[in-house]
Amino acid sequence: MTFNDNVTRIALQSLPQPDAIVFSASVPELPEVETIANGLDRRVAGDHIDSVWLGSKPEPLKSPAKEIAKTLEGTRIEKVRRVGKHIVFDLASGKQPAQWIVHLGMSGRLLVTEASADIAPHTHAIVKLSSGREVRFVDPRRFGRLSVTRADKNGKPAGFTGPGSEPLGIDFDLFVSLFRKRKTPIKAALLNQKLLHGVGNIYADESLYRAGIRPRRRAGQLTRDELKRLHYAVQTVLQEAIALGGSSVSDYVDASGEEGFFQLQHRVYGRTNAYCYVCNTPIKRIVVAGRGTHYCPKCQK
DNA sequence: ACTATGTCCTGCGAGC
DNA sequence: TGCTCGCAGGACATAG
Repeated sequence: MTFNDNVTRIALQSLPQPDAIVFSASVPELPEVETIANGLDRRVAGDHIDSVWLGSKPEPLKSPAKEIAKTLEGTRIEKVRRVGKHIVFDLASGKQPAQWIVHLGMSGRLLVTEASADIAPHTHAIVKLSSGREVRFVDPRRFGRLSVTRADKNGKPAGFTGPGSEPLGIDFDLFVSLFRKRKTPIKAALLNQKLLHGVGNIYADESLYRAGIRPRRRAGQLTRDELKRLHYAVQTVLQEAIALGGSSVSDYVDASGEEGFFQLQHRVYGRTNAYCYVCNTPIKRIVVAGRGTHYCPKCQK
């Protein structure tokens, strides 16, 4: 069993401590971040931020520590939502509206805990709430990033919109234009957050499988019919995953303490040498854009 | 302007 | 059993 095959299993592990709810996913992509953001919104929207502690490790901080603390402290959390793979906390205060932006990277977790709960290793930020609870950011691998947005010089609120287009709801003409004339493999284009944001390695592979397109095909060479299938596949695969609460590998828990079960629906990702559900051909694993890439050599052209 | 590749970082599993 | 080593990933930097 390779590392990747882990995603085909449901990991049975202990539920979170009663005084802490953990919001995390291994390799969080759009559906996982959506589920996590919704869960956070249900638990902390309306609460106020009293103070912020930031750790000494600089990597997770995209904005200066002072600016993050200053921006968050004294605000009310209006809404927690997803933009691309980012979790956005919309903040209101007497002054300008602001936002706290969290990217979970590979191993980032957000915890909502009682203040008395033990502090986990690799805790990089603690946000103290008026309710007495805390939102904690924990990230062993430190690929996650924290930043803030504030009003610009002209007083216009800086609204975080993400690096690219939202895959859910993008119309077909815009979808087509993203890939026009691109020589890069379609898999690499799907991973490029400046084009579509939110699609990562798992859902890129699953989308291409459903669309019947090989991952190394040049993006700009795809026919209109193939792009039509891909457009449909990307949206349905993401929507199905959201409906199931995302893909869980180890300790992904949503607001109600339930795990995501989309990993049971993976048809190619992590199924190297396993048989294609449609044609029984062994699933191949190659490397595209430096990422493990899984496809069916018979179903995908 | 676009594309390809290397880097970061830790935990896990394979293999000796 | 216990160790070392290689690999997994998203975003960004850098080079071509």
